[in-house]
Amino acid sequence: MGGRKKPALTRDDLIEASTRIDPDLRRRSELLWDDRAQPTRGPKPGLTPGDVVQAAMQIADAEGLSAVTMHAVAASLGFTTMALYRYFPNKETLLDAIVDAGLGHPPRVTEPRGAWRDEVAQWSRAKRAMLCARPWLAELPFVAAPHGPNWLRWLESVIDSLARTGLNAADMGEMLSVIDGYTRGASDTAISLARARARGTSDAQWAAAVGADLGRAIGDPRFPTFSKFLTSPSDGQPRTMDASFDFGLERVLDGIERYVNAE
Amino acid sequence: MGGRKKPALTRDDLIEASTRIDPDLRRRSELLWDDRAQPTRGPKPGLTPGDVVQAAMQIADAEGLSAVTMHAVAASLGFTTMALYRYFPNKETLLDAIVDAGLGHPPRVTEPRGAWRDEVAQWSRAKRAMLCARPWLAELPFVAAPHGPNWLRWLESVIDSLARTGLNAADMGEMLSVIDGYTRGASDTAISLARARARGTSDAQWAAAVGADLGRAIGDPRFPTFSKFLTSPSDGQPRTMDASFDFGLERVLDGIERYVNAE
DNA sequence: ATCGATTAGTGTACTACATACACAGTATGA
DNA sequence: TCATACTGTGTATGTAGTACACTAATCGAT
Repeated sequence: MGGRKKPALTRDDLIEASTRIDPDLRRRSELLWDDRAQPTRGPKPGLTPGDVVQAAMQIADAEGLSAVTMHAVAASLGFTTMALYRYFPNKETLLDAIVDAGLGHPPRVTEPRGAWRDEVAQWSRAKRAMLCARPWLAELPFVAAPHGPNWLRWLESVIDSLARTGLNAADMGEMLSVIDGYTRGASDTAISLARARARGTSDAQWAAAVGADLGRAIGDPRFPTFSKFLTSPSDGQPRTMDASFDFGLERVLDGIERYVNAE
Repeated sequence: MGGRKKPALTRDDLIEASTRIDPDLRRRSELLWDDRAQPTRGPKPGLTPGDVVQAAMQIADAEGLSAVTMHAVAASLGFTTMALYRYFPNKETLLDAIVDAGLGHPPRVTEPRGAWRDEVAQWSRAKRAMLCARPWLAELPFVAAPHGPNWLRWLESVIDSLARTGLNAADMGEMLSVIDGYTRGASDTAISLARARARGTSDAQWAAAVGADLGRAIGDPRFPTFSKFLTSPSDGQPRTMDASFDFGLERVLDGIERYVNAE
């Protein structure tokens, strides 16, 4: 694996690269980072972008993402629909902003610092909890959207823990994607349940709906193994959803740990 | 961990449960499984639900999910918009159907059967490839939608490989969620790139957009560790995206293997 | 063979939404 | 003080999804 060193990435490299991106995307990103020239003339704005974002988030939390219309957001603030367009050029940009706002801050790493493994596990659980608390976040294209400060805060937080493994940067990046991949992917079921709850569906109803489709497998010759899997008697108490996640997380961390120790 | 045995889940249990679910969801599921009473009277239908699904998928593949309007689908078949409502009660139901159709079949497990680890790795790569080939799939709420036959086919396929580990059903379920969670979560970056490609964005443009936001961290006092992480010189060739995924997959499989061997 | 019931596809209309545009009113720098 | 730049509003437009009523086609029963 040895080889010639690549020059370090500099801020200028990236800034330079960013000049070549689609101006529309650039604008979206700037709005997330508050790179706006503050106007001085004219009447005082009655709102701030932050007000709009908060209002939109409240609606998303209370009634789901589909209830977030420009009209609903504006009305909840006591303004007309078009007023919002003074703060965000379009709805997409507003959604970018509520994604980042919705991520919130990762929990502060507790002092004294613990083992990387414990810290990473805590991070993963916190991220999952955050996604379940705001299930509408997962309805928006995460990776595709421009990334704001809160998104980076979460990254900073894991990387800070992963740095304690002593891995080099490239390997740390890989481990990051393992942890984050598992965290996001394995949270989907819980997120779906959270979404159902937010819509007022009972847990039993949700389980029935998922179970009904799974049940189609039973006896169907196309799904012999899965059929057996579903109908095999279970030993003892079934794990709760949270316990399942934690159990899987330990397996993933085992895999990472093995690599860390081998390096 | 020992304990009293729970009675096995039966098909009747699930069917019974399914009678309690929201009739709307029930209908959506039925349409996926072709549980429709075939009418005998009246004129012959000029289309089948399958025709509609194929047409919708072609549009999604060619122009993205947002181009899939009832009008566009109908027009591509030479019918009026409203004709589609004879086959699907609403757009949501049609989307359910194209999700399942889009999943396609998992690759057939090659004979002679190999080690569970190799088979699972192949499955994971295949699933990721499938998601990248149809990046619009990831835009739809996966877990929430009713699950059709293809979704079960993919499950049948991994479970069949996981069964070779000798784990009990409960543990197999956990391992399934680990593998599937990582696969889905860690595919997101590649999916986002695939989506950009489908929209005609060049790889360089996509990288610049992602890089520009990351670059904001450099030098920002809120992100000291991540900053260092980004700017640390890289050893040798950076891994390709695919190689990164495979590398992470091995870590995850290491973790699973450790558990399998310990049981 | 005929007739009434049932169903397929069409045309029209309505609603919800995002958003372009022009205008009225307001604060500030020259 | 006044021109400028900006905020919020009202109106209008285009795009979707979909309800509804109508016409035409097909089949079962008489």
